[in-house]
Amino acid sequence: MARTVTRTRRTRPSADQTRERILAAALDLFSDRGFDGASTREIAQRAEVTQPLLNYHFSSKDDLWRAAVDGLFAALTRAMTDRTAGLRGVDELTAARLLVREFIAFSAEMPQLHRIITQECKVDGPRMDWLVERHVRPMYDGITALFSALTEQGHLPAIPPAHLYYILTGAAPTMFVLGPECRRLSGLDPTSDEVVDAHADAVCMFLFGH
Amino acid sequence: MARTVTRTRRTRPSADQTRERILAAALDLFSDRGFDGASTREIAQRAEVTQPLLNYHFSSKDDLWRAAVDGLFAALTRAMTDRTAGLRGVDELTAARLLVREFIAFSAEMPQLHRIITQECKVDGPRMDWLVERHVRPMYDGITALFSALTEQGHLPAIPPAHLYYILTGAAPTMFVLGPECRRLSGLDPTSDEVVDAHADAVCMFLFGH
DNA sequence: GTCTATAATTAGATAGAC
DNA sequence: GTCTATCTAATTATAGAC
Repeated sequence: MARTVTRTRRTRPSADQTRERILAAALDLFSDRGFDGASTREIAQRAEVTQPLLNYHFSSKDDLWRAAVDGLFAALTRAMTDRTAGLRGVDELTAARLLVREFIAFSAEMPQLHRIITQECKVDGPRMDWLVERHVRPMYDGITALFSALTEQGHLPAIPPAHLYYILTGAAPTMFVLGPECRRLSGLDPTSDEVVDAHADAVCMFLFGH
Repeated sequence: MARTVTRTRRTRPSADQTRERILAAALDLFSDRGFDGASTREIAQRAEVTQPLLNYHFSSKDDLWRAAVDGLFAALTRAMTDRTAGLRGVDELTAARLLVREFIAFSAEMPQLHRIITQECKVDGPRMDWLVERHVRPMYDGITALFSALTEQGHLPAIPPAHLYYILTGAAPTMFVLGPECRRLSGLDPTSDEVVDAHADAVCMFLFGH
């Protein structure tokens, strides 16, 4: 039997679509302009709704920000676990290389990730607390555990994991985070597949020596 | 004969000091909150003057931003050329290692540099044009020229200069730019000399292999 | 659910006294 | 030079019609 929706839904069908449009617009503008710089009017305009509707679906600008960030990290987690799923039985070094490449591809497609973290680090307020404890720390713990294993196996130089973490999270996304600058300086298009692949090659060469 | 100021000065002595206080406050707040997020009222408050005085010394918020950024890059240029001055006759590899260490030390002391570039990249407007052409391109040209020479000599892996540039400008300052996050995640103090030195060691290890 | 209208706050800039 | 007072515009959030 096909699954039927028996529970009476409390929201109209149009609302889900509207929420998604608002969330997508919010992510773009929060990451481009920061929390304060992004106005709810402009988010509403990009989502093609009126501004008070944001307060209907998300009770405040702050709640909207949190919902948009949750969606961003959900996409990152999905990309990384999808990649990991195909890696049963593969040695840790190969797995690490593929995860680094996946992280770079994600950073190129969604530079919003690094941009929002950078933005909130500067403000260093309650949104930062929430962001670190809810989303960043699990990522940090997983990456440093993998790096420690690789260092023990001699595949990475003996560098404290925290430094390794910030070398990776700096070297991987900066070309895309500073995309407009990169375009002006080098003439390269940091959104093109060739440049993303070349950057993944470069970072792997840098990290693993080949 | 000691140099005497014979030219009649058009400004009162107090004004220079006031301008400097305003510039320092502006740099801090622009880099922490971005151009839009920083209010001239708050800059004035931190500089211990009233808000209309900013419009007296700098004709607009935009001009104040430019003056603050000029000061920041002047400090960077001074740090790097002071370092270079003592390097006559030293081979290019040693010079590059010392310059990388100097850049990391500067990034740790003045994370405002990378923060302001990141902020303006997101907005990608006329301030970005000004910033790239006036300040960033000379830096980029110098660094990529040095890297190309080192790659030809076999001291660096064969990575295109643009990618090397963004690996360096990502790996070097990110730990300090995301300082508040780093503190929470690792317990390290990214402003301490030990951590800055350890990070310079780590980056040089990856870049030069030792 | 989605709208129009608006309240309450805050922003950057200017006028003018001293 | 530096201040107080104020203008105009833009912000987030709320009230209430449909």
